[in-house]
Amino acid sequence: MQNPSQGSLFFSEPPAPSLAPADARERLAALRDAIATHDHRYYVLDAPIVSDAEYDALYRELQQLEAQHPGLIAPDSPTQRVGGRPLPEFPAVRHTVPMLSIRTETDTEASGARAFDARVRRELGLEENDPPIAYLAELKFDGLAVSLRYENGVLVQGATRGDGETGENITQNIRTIRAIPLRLNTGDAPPPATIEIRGEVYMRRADFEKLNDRQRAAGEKTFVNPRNSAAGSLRQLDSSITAKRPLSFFAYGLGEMAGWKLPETHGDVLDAIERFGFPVDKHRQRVLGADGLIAFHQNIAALKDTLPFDIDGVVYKVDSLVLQQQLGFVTREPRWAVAHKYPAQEQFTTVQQIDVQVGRTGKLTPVAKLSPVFVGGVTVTNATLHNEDEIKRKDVRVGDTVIVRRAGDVIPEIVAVVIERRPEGTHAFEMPRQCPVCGSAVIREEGVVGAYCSGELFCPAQRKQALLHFAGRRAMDIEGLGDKIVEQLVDKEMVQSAADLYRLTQNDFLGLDRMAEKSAANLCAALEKSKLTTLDRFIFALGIRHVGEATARDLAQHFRSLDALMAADGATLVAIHEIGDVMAESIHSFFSEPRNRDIIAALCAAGIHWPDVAVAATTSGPLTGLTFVLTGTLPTMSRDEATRRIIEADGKVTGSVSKKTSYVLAGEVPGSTLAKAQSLKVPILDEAALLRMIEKPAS
DNA sequence: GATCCTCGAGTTCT
DNA sequence: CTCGAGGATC
Repeated sequence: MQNPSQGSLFFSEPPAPSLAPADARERLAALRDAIATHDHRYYVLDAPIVSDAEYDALYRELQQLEAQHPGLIAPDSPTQRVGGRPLPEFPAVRHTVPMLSIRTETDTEASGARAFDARVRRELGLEENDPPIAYLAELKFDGLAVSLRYENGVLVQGATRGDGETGENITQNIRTIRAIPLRLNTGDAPPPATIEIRGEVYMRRADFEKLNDRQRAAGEKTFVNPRNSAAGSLRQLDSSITAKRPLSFFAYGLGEMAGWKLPETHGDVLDAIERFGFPVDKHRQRVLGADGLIAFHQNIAALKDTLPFDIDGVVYKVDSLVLQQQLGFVTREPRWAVAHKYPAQEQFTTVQQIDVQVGRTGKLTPVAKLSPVFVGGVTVTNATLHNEDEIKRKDVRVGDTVIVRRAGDVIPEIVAVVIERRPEGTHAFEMPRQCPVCGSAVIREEGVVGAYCSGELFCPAQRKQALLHFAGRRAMDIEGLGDKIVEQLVDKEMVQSAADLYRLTQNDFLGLDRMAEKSAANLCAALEKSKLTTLDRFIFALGIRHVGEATARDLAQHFRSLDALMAADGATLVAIHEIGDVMAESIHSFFSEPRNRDIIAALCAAGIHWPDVAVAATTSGPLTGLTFVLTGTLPTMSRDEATRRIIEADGKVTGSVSKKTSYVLAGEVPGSTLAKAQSLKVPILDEAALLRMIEKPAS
């Protein structure tokens, strides 16, 4: 395409002060080619070979030269990507070759693929012993279908799909998408007289997040998901707005065409489109028969969440164009292709009610009760709304239709309200003034997000949560004391505080629901067993505000006895590393409260005890000085077990990846942690690698 | 005073 | 897993 002897194809040279028209024409052509090449390398191949500064220099030179010679501005010049006045509306475009819709299967991966393969074979009159059909399997991108028309190699029109027969002319907006070439790269060969490239305009997830951050910062409306964001951006009447939106493109097929020799298979068509300079997704694969389709479907399902963009399924097409023609169409759906969707990660549902829950600290948490909806593989009925501010921000109301998401993570989330579908007569949510459980006043301090019930231990909800925390696995580890039992013990006023638990006998438990001989005996044994604990667990179990597991360990290490901790004043506490004003005050006032001192005394009297606190050995194990973050499910160890092994080897485990993280230990189905680790270039280990490090220290 | 790093607390479903 | 906030650090 380019001739090195002309020079400066990839790098800018200082422009001559003024060029003769003939020289200018040549230089302009060279600049246009160079910029097109760099755009292609950057936006399509993801492998730029010049710095942004060098690119900008080329671009500025082109702008200047065009300003000096306005007569030489070509429609395919990169400077023409942005421009033109806002349109009053989009003109209609008739698709000479209709843009098809593909029939969608939503069955399981096996039955959907087999049914499709069987239909194709039947239509083609194949017998059982005939060889398997070759298919091309592709991703189904979650974006907007468009058709791009090139005449003599130059982009002349871009159109939306519309109803398949007629779409909208969005040429100005299409031109702003840098991944779309303004001129086909056909090498030395003449370009086709006419060719329509079809594909999907979409937005990468990371670009979507960044765009929303920007919109938020500018006080403008944010988008619900990458798809809506791409759709909204493409339908701007003012293309200068579209130009600022980070849109991407994947080509997947052809429309009208003249003056070009069609290859024999769909796969070859895609290869040719790629050579023209379009992005074509790399995951496409030629597979054989139903088994090949199923394998493809499963592979993609596994890596779907790690893709940088959203897909809503996969598409299978008969690879041979001759066979495609034989198969033909039923109404407007081709018989030779089928889309196979994955279960939706987002669904619409309605808010039936907004409950308010009371947590251990008295914090009030609003929770949306939803009409059950199947999303991301489970049926969701609840979704937390976190706090009052969050509800205000999203303006979620009872009766609203909302979008629920259960993406890479597990916990359902209300993404947004569909305002258009809001029924009449709804009213904005208000935090109750009184605790819904105990009726005490609700307090929300200035500048704090949460609202709190002031009832403290008068509030049964807080008492229940405190007991559950006390009995928890990481605290006193009382097996069998779950929420159902605690609920009854508190409601029947058999238990006021943790100390009362140890006064109960097997007979007391027998009166409870779901409690017979065996369970009651087990629970008594569990209570007995829990009496031998450790100081740090005991401190954690008390449920002092701002004192979690880590702080409880620090305190146990530092004071080495409960009496010393209880006697500590504020100044002593603040002197400890990791303890500031807020925590010191919380700890001190907890132990100053006579009722708390009574409970602690009663617990000790009941026989709770712990071995002397060992002085933390300043040993250096194989993992000394290393910090780990865990994500996903490990093949043989539980996460707790892995954490224990790392700590035993003198390593540290934290919850989130930062610059200080030495390694990320990843198992099956890793979450967003893995992506973050990759972006920060933190090395990633699997379980086996970790065990090797513990066995023999890394050199 | 701003920024980074951790910890605490709350949450869903099988 | 995510958010908010406490604590440390520059």
